[in-house]
Amino acid sequence: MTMPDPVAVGRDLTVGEVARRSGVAVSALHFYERKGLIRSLRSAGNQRRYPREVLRRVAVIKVAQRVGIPLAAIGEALAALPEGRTPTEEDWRALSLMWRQELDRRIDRLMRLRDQLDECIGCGCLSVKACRLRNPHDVLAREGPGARLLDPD
Amino acid sequence: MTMPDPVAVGRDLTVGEVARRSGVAVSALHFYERKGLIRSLRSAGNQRRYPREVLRRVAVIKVAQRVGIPLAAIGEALAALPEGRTPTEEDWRALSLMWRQELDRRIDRLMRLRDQLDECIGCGCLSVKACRLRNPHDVLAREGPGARLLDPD
DNA sequence: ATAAAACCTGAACTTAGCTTGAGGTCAATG
DNA sequence: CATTGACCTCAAGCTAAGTTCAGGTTTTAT
Repeated sequence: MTMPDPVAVGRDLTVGEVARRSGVAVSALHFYERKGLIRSLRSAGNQRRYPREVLRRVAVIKVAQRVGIPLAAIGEALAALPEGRTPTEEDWRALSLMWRQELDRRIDRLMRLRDQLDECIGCGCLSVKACRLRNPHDVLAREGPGARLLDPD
Repeated sequence: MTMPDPVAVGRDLTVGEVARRSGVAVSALHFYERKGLIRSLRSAGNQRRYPREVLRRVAVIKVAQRVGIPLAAIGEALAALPEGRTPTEEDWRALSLMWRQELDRRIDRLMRLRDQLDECIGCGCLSVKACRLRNPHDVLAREGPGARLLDPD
């Protein structure tokens, strides 16, 4: 009978190991734990021990961060999973679709801004009257009625 | 002979007036001044008095901020103008082109990220091997040679 | 058995871009 | 001429996402 290697198989990870393998600093892992984004078991001597899943969880956190989702929101999304489990493939699909939409919105916003900026570069209108880049509190707002060109975000 | 209305014509503005007309809080104007982005003259009683140009200057600052340029960089760009003058139309063209390029880069980055995310939603690979979203410190980096898929930025 | 490496907690520090508060002065109005 | 409202300075506080430090404990390797 083949015995599984007792050392290499499914051993829990120390915080240093998770740091090395995830590319996240130990201090950041502590921080995530304080914020409730990850959890750890403790060894007899009170050191953190992580099940391997934590790597997946941290990977999800990092992706969401790259998309620009604040940690607090990531935490909420993860906490909303049944029993706070680490995302399954199904969960991941839902989360990433949600974050993808957020990404779309951000791209959209920047592209609209770019268009406005282009108008403005062409016309030099920053100095003049009806610049869509200038905000509603400006001259326009006090110079009588007419189109306001409000552009909330 | 028509005399210009002595009140309404070219009077300098108080900080409150600038705040109302620019949509920027008084405290923020103070802050910009400390950071060297705007300057003020002082009244006999040590209150700030702004030439009207300041509105243009603040408008430029706000646009740059919307593009995502850090205040410090905005300050440098403004300071680089001859004698720290308020941007002329020519200056504005140069500045806005510069910032437009930065905007392009940011949009580009986000779109590449979106593509990667799309791949990853499709394949669910976050959990598996060769996900372009996962960083180089991860599993891949330690599991032998082969494509590294490094993706700096 | 001991030394080095890794780990623990809690508190303070960091950057950006402001806001808020305290304590006091200036300016416009009735 | 007295009362507001606007203004002044300086210091401290805020949020996000961590990092750094001090002082002490645990694990691992020799």
